[in-house]
Amino acid sequence: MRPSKGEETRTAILKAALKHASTEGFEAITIGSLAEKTGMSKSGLFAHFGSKEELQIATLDEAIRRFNEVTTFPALSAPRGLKRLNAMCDNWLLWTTRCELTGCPMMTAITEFDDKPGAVRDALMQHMQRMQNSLVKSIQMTIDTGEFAADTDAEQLAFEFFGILASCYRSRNLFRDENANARARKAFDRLFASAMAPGKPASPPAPGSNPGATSPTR
Amino acid sequence: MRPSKGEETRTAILKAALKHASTEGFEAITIGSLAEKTGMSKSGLFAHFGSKEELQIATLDEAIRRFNEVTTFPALSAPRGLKRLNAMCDNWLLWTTRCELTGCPMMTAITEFDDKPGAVRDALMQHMQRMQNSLVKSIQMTIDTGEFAADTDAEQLAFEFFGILASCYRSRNLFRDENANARARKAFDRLFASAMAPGKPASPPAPGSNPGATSPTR
DNA sequence: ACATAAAACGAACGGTCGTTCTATTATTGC
DNA sequence: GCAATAATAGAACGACCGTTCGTTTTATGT
Repeated sequence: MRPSKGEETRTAILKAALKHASTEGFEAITIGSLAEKTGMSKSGLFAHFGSKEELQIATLDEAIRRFNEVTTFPALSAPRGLKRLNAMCDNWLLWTTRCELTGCPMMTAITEFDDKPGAVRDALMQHMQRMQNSLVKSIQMTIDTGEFAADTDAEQLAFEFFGILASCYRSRNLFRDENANARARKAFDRLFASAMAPGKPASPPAPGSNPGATSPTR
Repeated sequence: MRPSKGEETRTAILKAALKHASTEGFEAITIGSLAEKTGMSKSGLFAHFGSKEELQIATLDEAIRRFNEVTTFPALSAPRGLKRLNAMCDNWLLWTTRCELTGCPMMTAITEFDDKPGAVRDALMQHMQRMQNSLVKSIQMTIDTGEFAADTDAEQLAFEFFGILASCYRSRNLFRDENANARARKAFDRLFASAMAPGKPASPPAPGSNPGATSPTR
């Protein structure tokens, strides 16, 4: 079924909204500026969402959708365990570039709404909890394959995983550090090495050479 | 010399502004709401800064000042090397609480302005660069004392240091995780352990028991 | 092709924004 | 205590905010 006209424009709006949110933040999304950017009238655009809060949530949902599209799903084609985990890392480091975004909308949303009660925060928390859970699951798989030690603290690893990404974004966007991704990759390697089961090869596979690290559908 | 009336109210304004910025962000600071919160008129408050941008920068400066007051300076009373580094960690993890802030204004500023050219971004970048430099210097000292291996990549360590903090704030504020600080402390220990010089004791000192970890002036 | 429904528009609303004036009130140095 | 000066207030500004409403245009199903 071809998407209706309404859905088409809605998608176009969200694309523009996401781009704006990734650099300026979700609170900086204004109906007026977004209408101008999409060549619509304020009221015409507004009708698609009913409120600004709904627009923000829809934009956040779109961010997650796109993220999964270019990061989570492709990584699933790598075999369970360390390889898939490394694919996740590599994809994650590239996802904003692949989606033609400058900043990471999720990181932005977190600092914007982590202490601001409301529907956006609720939606964000659910999304992030889900993301965290799936990451923990991937780590658990790597324990199950015997690559990580049996007593590995998966939650702790996920905690540090996220930190590496946050630091990477800071280096990239604030400091304009060209080596940010390399730094992050090195940090991942060190993190995973510290969890390695004894007797397993500690040397990580060459970055970028993992199956699933690049989107298989393009 | 007693501070003039002007300076007194300016300080009061900045205190309110900082509190607001730490939870709602720097862009969310509005002259009107801030005037109401301090019991002043909009124009009276405005006159202290001349523009909103100047107010934002002043608020950021105040954040750095307070940060150094409760984090950097107290840590200097710990002996150079790993002990001082650990004091920095402990103080950093507590600094928002000590300043009665919920979020970290610096983290907020980074995600808000890392891709938004302007005077605020410039000021922020300078501050963060300075902070990074002093951190790298502390790490270098720990190499010089022989506690960290000679081939330790100080910049890389600083990169990961920041990530741990970022992750900690997320767990604290978004997930309301009571164990966030413990997680962060564990991550610091792991990070430092991986840099330890061979033959040195790998077990870290008990957290919170370092000199300089608590402010000596109160 | 035509009736019906969906989508987009334009104008207007009450509010708040940052900022600019001028006037008034406090504070300061002598 | 009295000028000089700094600090604050008040009113107003144009611009933009999110939102509502009635109308007009456009797409859809038959």
